[in-house]
Amino acid sequence: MSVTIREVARAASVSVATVSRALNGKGPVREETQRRIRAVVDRLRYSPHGAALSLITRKTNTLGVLLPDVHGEFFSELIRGIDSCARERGYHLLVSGSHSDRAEIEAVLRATRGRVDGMIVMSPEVDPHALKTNSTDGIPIVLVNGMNDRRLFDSIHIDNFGGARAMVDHLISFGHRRIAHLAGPAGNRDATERLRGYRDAMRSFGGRSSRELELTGDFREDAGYQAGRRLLTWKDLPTAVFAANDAMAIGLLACFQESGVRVPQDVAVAGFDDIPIARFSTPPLSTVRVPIAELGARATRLLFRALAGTARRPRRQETLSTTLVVRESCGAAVGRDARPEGTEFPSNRKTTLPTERRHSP
Amino acid sequence: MSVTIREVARAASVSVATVSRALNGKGPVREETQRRIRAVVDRLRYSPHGAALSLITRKTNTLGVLLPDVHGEFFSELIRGIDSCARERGYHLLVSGSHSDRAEIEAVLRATRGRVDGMIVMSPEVDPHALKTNSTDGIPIVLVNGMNDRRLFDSIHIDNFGGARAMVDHLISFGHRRIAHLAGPAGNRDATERLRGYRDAMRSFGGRSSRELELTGDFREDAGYQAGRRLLTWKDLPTAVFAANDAMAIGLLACFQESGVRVPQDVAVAGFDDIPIARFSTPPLSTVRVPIAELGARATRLLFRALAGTARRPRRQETLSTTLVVRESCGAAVGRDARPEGTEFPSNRKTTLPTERRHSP
DNA sequence: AGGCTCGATGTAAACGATTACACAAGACAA
DNA sequence: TTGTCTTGTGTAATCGTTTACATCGAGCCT
Repeated sequence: MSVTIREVARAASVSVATVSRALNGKGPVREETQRRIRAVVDRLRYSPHGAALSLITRKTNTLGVLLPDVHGEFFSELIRGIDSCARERGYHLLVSGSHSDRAEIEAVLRATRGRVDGMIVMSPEVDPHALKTNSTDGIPIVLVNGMNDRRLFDSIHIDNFGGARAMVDHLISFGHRRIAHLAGPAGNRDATERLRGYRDAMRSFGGRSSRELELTGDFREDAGYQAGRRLLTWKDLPTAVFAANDAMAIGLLACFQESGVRVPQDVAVAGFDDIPIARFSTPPLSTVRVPIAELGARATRLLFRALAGTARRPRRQETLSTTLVVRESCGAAVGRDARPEGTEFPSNRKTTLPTERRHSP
Repeated sequence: MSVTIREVARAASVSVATVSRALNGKGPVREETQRRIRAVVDRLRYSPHGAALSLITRKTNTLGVLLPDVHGEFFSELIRGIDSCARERGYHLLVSGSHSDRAEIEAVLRATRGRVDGMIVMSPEVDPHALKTNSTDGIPIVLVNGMNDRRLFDSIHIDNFGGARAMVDHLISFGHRRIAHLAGPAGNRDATERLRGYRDAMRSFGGRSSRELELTGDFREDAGYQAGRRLLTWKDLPTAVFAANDAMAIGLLACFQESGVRVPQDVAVAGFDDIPIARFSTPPLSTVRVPIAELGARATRLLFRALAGTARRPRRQETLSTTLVVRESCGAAVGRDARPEGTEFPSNRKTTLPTERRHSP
C-alpha cells in the first residue's frame, strides 16, 4: 500500500498537522522539525493522495477537455496547446474524445463532477443550452469553435468566415470568377462559416448566385477525391476550387493528378487549415493557416481567467485571426527557392489579415 | 454549491446509506423507496463527487497516459485507440504530453498518485529502471514502444524491425541494390529498430557494409527535404531511398519533385507508418502500415488485464505486426483504378507479414 | 410462544488530507 | 508576580462517499 501522511508523521514523531504545515509552508514549523520531516518524506517517497487532497481543498488541479470526433493533426495540435498552457500552472488534463451526440456529452459532463475544476468543450454540433443545463454546479466552461449565444459561455473561435473570405478574394483578384466550393458537413459550424465566407466573397464581385458551384463533403480526404470525380463530369470545369479544409483539397489534388488535370494550369485549388503536410503536396497547397495550438492555449487561458475570477462576470468571446498562405496550387505563388523565413520551408508568401475582431464586453 | 448525497437523503427522507445502496444496487432497498430516491436524484441533478468516491473506493476509474513529444497523426490515433477502449469500460483518461527528460516524467508520475488506477507510458528514450523506482505504490504500468528489460513491465511494441526488413526485402526483390536509408534520431528506439531491419536486409543479399548509404534525420518533414539536398550532391544517386518514417519520405518527395528527379523512375522512395496522407502524395507513397489505434487499444487492454489480476503475475510482452503497403513511389505498384477494398482508396497491394511474435511467458 | 431468519433501514467508522482551535512554554512588559 | 504575546505543536472536525454493523419488525419453524 501507499504511504500516507500519518505514517510520515509517526516516522518523524510529529503530528499529521505538523507534517502538512511543513510541506505546504503554512504556519510556523521549527527549522529542525522541518528538516526531519523532509528527510522522512524523501526516504518514504511520500506524495499526497490526489483524491483526498481535492476532497478537502475542493480543487482538483485538473481541466477537462471534451472533444468531438476529430481526426489527425488538429486533435494533437489542440491538445498540445492546451497541455503546455495547463502544465505551466501545474494542472492536469482529463481528456475525452470522439463525442457525437448530446446524450454522450451530458453523460461525460455528469461523470466528471469532482474530477475537474473547469472544462474546455469543443462541440461544433451541440446546442449550448443543452450544455448549460447539464453543467454540474456551474464549473467554468470555455467553448471552442462551437455555436454560442454569447451570453452563456466564454468562448473562442477561429475566424472561419474571414479566412474563407480572404482566400476567395485572393482567387478573385487573380482573375478567377468561376470558383467552386467543396463544403464541409452541414451542421458543422466551421463548415458553415467557411461556406458563408465563400458566398460573401462571390457575391462581392458579381452577385450571381453560385449554388450550382457548391459541392458537399465531410472533411475527409476521400470526400475530396470523390468530389473531384464529380467535378470531372461537369460540362466545363471551374477555374478554381476552394475546399473547406486541406484534407479534402489533397484528395482533390490526388484525383486531378490521376486524371491528368493540371494544377494550377487547368484548375487552381485551395484549402483551409494549413496542416503540416500541405506544403509537401504536389503542387504545394495554398491554404488558410489556423493557429491550432494557439487556439488551445487561448482557450486554456480563458478558462484560468474564469477559474481565478469571481462567479458573476460578463462572458468573453474571442476570435482568432487566420493567415493566408499562398503556395503554388492556386497559380499565384512566388518562386520556390527564396527561403526568407529561416526554418520555414518551402518559401511561401504569407499575409496576415486584419480579421481580428475581439468582442470584449 | 453542488448537491451531495446528504441532501438527496434528506429530500427523500431516508438515510445516506439507503441512497447509496439504491444508486449502486447493493443491499436490499424497497421498490417504493428506490423510486422515491431516483426521483429526487433526477430532480436535484445529483451525481456523486468523484474525489470522495475514489477516496473511499480506492479506485479512480481513470487511466494515466504519459506521452513524449509526439507530433501529428500518431498522437491522435494512439489516443483514439486508448480512449475508445477505456471509455468502453467507463474509464477516463488523464493525458500528459510532451515529456522529454527523466525528471519531468518522474514528477508527473509522482503527481498522479491517487488520481489514476494505472498508467500507459510511452517513452522511447527513458530508462525503464528510472520509471520503476518512481512508480508510486506499484500501480500497473504498461510500456508502449519503449525499451524494456522484459521483466519490469508489461509492454507492447510495433514490430519495427520486421516492417523495415520487409520493406527493404521488397525493394531488393525488385532489383534494387543501392538502397539508402534515411534514419530517425539516434537513441529513439523506433528509429534504431528500423535501422536494424534495414541493415539486416542489406546484409542478407550482399554483406557489403552500407554505412555510407545511411543518412540521419529527426522524423520531421524538413529533415527529409534536407536529406534530399544532401543526396543530390552525391556522385551517383542510390536507386532507392527507404525513409524511417513517412513524414521524412514526403519531405524527400518534395525535394525530388522540385529538383526534377523523377520518382520512381530515377529513384524509388519508401516510408514507414502509413499516415493518412501517404496515399495522397505524388506519387502515392509505398510504406509500412502501423496500426496505431490498435497499438493504443492493445496497450489499454493489457493495462486492464493487470488491473484485474492479482499483484504478482509474469509480465507480458506483445509485438504488433505491420503491413507492407505498396503504392507507386517504389515503382512496383499495381494499377490505380482497381479498387478492391470498398472504402480503401486508392487501391494498393497489401501483404500481411508473418511478423507477429508474441512473447507470452 | 419463543427463537430464527430475512428484509429494510439507520448509525457511524472509515478513506487521507487540511486547518480552525486549543494549548504549552518561553519572552517580555507592567 | 502576573498577564499577554508569540511560537511551535497537537487534537479533532471536515470534505462526500461506501459499507460493516446494529436495529427492528414480520414471517416461519418447531
